[in-house]
Amino acid sequence: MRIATWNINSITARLPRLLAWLESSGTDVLCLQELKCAAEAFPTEQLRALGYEAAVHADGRWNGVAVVSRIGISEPVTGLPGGPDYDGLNEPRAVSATCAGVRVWSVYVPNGREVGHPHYDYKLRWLAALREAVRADAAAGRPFAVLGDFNIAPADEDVWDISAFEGATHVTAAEREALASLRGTGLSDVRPRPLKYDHPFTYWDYRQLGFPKNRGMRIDLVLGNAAFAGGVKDAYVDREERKGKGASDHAPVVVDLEV
DNA sequence: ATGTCCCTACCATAGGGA
Repeated sequence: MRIATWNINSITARLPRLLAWLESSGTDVLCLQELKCAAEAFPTEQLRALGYEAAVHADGRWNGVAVVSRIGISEPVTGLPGGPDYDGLNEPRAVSATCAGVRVWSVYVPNGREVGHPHYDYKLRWLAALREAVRADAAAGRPFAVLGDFNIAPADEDVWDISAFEGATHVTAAEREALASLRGTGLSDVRPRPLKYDHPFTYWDYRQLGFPKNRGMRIDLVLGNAAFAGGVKDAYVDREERKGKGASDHAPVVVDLEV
């Protein structure tokens, strides 16, 4: 079974690439983030034509997540149970489903913007709610993983130059502790291999030639419980998908699972 | 070059977010 996660940065702008990539990569289950579309604008028919169905949580201009599967979708849960609001809104940042016996959450963790910004506090509270929401599934015997854009680099080597992140979000102790606390429910970081260079970065800023200079970050993660992690045969970042015109600023992380 | 791209508001460009 091939499972992947990809922050697609607008499913509308990326649709031709998405459909081509699903076919070329042979992905069975894809967790998507940053759909940036209304629920009714989700390309259900185009995906169905390729044999995929989807659990979608989207409400317009920002955020939006989905689980897309060609091996079945059951037990969908829309939204993060107990998740905090921001500016009075409960944003579409989490959706889960069970696909052929494997349970997955697709998550888009709040960015945080700046340390001390209300969005940063929101990010930490959102992660605490995620930890509680996954606790039972993480401890269970069936394969389970949380996949998505965590907007946190787990370690200093997960950014291109830690000195460039002085005082910035994504690398603070509090964010990393929130991530460690989430792993503490029984999840381990399935580290993908890079297809080029030394670090499995998953995101490169569009600005200032980030991708050509390999100024990347590993912020898209796969956290699996023992049954999931024990079945991983391979994992890699498909940096080819970050190339060329019309690419997302994130590359897919692909996991091959034997269950 | 503040070396980009996406969305929306509104119909050409500005603003917000990442």
